[in-house]
This record gives sequence, C-alpha cells and structure tokens, in this order.
Amino acid sequence: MPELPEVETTRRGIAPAVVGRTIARAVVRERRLRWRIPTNFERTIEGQTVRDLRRRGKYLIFDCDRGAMLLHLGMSGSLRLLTSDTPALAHDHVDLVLDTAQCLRFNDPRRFGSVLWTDSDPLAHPLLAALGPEPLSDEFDADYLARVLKGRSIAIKQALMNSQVVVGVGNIYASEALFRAHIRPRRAAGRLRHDEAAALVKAIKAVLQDAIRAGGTTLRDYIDPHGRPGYFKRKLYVYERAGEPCFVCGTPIKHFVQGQRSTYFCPTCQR
DNA sequence: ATGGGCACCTGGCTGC
DNA sequence: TGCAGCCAGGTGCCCA
Repeated sequence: MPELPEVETTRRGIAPAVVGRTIARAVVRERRLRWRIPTNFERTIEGQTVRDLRRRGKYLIFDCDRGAMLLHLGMSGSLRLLTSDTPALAHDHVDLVLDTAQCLRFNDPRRFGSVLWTDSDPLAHPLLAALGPEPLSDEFDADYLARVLKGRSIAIKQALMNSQVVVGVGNIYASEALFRAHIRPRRAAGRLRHDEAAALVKAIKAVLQDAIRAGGTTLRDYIDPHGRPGYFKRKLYVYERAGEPCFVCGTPIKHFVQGQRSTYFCPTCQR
C-alpha cells in the first residue's frame, strides 16, 4: 500500500487525536508481523503519553515519555481511529486504547508492517539510521541526487526506490515522477545529466505534494484513519495504465517488470 | 560497495 | 463452482 503520501496522510489524520493523549491500554492480537512484537510491549507502552507524532520515510514515530513506538504500514497496513468498543475484525492486529476512549487500530492483512519499541532516540534505530534524505526537504536537491547516483549502473527507477538514496518513493510515485521528468525508467542512474537530475528532483517533490493534497492514492485497499480512500488515483499518468493512451501524447503506455516490480512509462514522452 | 534475487504474507482476480 | 496461478502502495537480508 502506502508510500510517503499515504503515510503522511495517516499521520495528519491521527495526530490531533493522539498527540498529548495517554495510552490507557494496548491490545495485541497478532504478534507475528514483519518483526515479532515482544510480549512486554503492552506493559512498556501502557501509561505513557504520546508527546509527538513524526514521520521518517514511511515510518511513523510515536514519541512517548520513555521511548518511542515505530510503526510501518508495509504493503497492506492501515491505521484507523475508532471508538474503543468497535469490534475487532480480521487482521486487526494491534489496538492502542487512549484515555479519550478512542482507539487507534492497526490492521494489516499481509503482515508486512511492523510495530517496534525503542527506549532511545528513534532516529538512531538501526532501521532508521541509514535512511536517505526526506524528498520534501531542502537537503534533497539536484546536486545531492547527482552526487549519490554518480557511477551507479542501476536503473534510475530502482535507484529512486532505494531508501538509502531517498525515502518515501515507492512503486507508484517512482513511475509517476519519471513520467513527469520525461526520463525512461531503465536509464542508468549514473548517466543522468545534471538538468535531468534537477527535473527529477522537482518531479518527485511535486508528485508527492500533489498526492498528499489528494489524501494519497487508493488502488485497492488503502484507507485513511477516518476510513476514507485517497483521491490521487485519478491523477496518475502511467501507473496501472498499460495499453491506455498517454494523457499528453496519446501513445499507449508501456509496462514491464523491473526488479520484480511493475514499471509503467510513455515511450514517446520519456527519453 | 553494488546489484540482484528471495523472503515474508493474505486476498482478489483471471482463466481453465 | 473450484482451484491453480498470478499479482499487489515494502524492504531487510543474503549472496555473487
């Protein structure tokens, strides 16, 4: 499911209900997520107040009194705000019951998501420490991208999806950003001209910001914390549009598999 | 250091 | 109707 816009939409949706609230109770129905939730998790988090809710890449960071909870939505995860008496359905793995009687519920059919606890600086956690820059930060600019891609033979689309290069860009927005930047997904990352790197940076920022504004992309099952879908699907130029005419030039959109992931592009608009 | 491939899961859809 | 096969918003890890 979720790339940066969906995670950010989730963060914005739950923050008002969660920040400043105390976790009265945690309920874990399924510990076998990407990483097993330790049995002392509930005891650790209960009674702590959520001081801040941040996002780093696709991770949500719940800063608490004595540490932080890290939550990743994986491919199929979602967080919802519900009343604490709402019956749990299939794949409702974790509840954080707040002192307001609201409940933050994590649902994840495929269980690629994760719920972790750290006692120390969350940004220093092994899963976060090596992450590349935030795409919407000033640090992510043409000079940075050109420098980090220099000499690399990997295809540009796969480079964009590497979280050490830049965080938050997944399979949808990698294809979309390359379309907006007029760059073919198979181009060697290290062979982009500087002006192409600049165009790509601009395209990544624009597509992510546009998608956040639309509440993210719902293809199949993504929903925001209030149960609503994201509306960016209608603004996708290439993703899942194989064989359909390019909105710009009419050429049929092409599809191929790259690193076991579907890639879409317009052979006329992208070079 | 880099890149490629696999693994982890469930559910929905397609086609026989 | 049933079922095999394929595909899906991610990413850490192992190996060459």
